[in-house]
Amino acid sequence: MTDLRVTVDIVIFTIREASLQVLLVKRGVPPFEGHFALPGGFIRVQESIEAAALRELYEETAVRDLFLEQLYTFGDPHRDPRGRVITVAYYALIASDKSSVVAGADAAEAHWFHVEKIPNLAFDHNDILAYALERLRNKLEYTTVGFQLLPKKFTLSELQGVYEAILGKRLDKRNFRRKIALLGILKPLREWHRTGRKPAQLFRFAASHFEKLRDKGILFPF
Amino acid sequence: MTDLRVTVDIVIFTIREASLQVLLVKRGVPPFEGHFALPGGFIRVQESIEAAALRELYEETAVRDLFLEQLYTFGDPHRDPRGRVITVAYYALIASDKSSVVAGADAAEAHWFHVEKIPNLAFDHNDILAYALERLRNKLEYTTVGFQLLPKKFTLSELQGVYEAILGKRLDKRNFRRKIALLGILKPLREWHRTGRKPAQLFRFAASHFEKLRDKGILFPF
DNA sequence: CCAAAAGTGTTAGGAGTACACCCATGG
DNA sequence: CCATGGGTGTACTCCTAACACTTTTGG
Repeated sequence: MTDLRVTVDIVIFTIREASLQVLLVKRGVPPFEGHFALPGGFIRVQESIEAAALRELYEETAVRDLFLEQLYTFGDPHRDPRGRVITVAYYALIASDKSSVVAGADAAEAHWFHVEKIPNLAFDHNDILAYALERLRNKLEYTTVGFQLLPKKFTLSELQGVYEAILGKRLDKRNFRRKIALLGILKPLREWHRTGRKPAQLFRFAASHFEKLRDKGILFPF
Repeated sequence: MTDLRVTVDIVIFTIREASLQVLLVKRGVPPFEGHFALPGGFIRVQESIEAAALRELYEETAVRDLFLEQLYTFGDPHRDPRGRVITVAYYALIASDKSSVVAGADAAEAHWFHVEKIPNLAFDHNDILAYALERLRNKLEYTTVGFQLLPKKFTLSELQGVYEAILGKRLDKRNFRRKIALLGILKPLREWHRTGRKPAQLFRFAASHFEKLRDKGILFPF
């Protein structure tokens, strides 16, 4: 009865090089030594599950300001060869301007992987990752989670890039902009991003009071 | 480290008396003795989480054929006064023609409660129930879970009744029927339900191959 | 014959989709 | 001056929502 332990594992997403990437760490000890795995660890007796996730997340990335949501709890009795371990999986979104911090964090070998190029992972972590990706794609369409992957100030093209990277398909620029405008959730700034050719206007997200677009009666079926 | 235990708790929904109801059991032992609570219990070391949920469900309702889905894992360190207990919450849907079986099950005092008339429950069970209800309402709109609450054969008015009971609002009969017809997920039977005045045609659900209506490119925004 | 639920179409408005060109800037 | 990404409008289709009357049966 006491031989049942609980961990948290976290699928950490960010946008890098115009694509969706996930942070994985190389295991230094058995089981699955040398394989990559999701960051995670055991829950302490006195801490909440979310606190455990935030603690692991900070140890691994040195980032505190991020989006974190519980995903699913995986509990196959044979998922960990060491014994019965249930894991509560989370997924996190790190803004693209903060994902570089990660390098200087933990001693463990941590790398960003393109979501389409994930190696064989330890335990059932490939399943967890696949489920997180599915959840993220779904949530993108009816919530505003997408904004969590961008810096505070961003251009409309950057925003569209987030949607394209996650959904894995190209979107029509005019339709995308019309829909965003219709939502009325962006505040245009009097600042321009000048690094391409023609400067692009910067915006910031200004509707944290409703996470669900459904509340506004509008969905995001791109 | 060993003082951390894991339970499952299940929000069991059914349709009775044209409304959405939940099964609650009266606790016979402290803590919260005499309060109602969600059915549930500890996970055994060698069983999967879902197997634990099914076992508790069968003990409580004597029903095996039902819809079961994991909801969320609640792990506030103080949610159980006896110590650290994490609970993996599930919700289940029992077809309306099977919910009467429940009476003859466990020795525990079990009762169906109207979702709008829930008493103060033990632990954080009111929170769990509220979350289950929210999930059910959301899933109703883009999946076919609603059919899980009906007998194999049902009338269109019964189907509409399920949607109305869960969403808590009246729907337009003609628009509802047009949309269902458009989905093409019902097989009309050569049988009629004769107990009101004019007989109503019976249908059965015939599209279990796609749970998500999204896969058909159609949503349920009633 | 009457009460009760079953069944059935049309219209107007709004959102989705497809589609092509000019503009401003840095090099 | 030119390459690059920024920015903009229209037309068609389809789904949504609002809305009322006739039919069938049992009592």
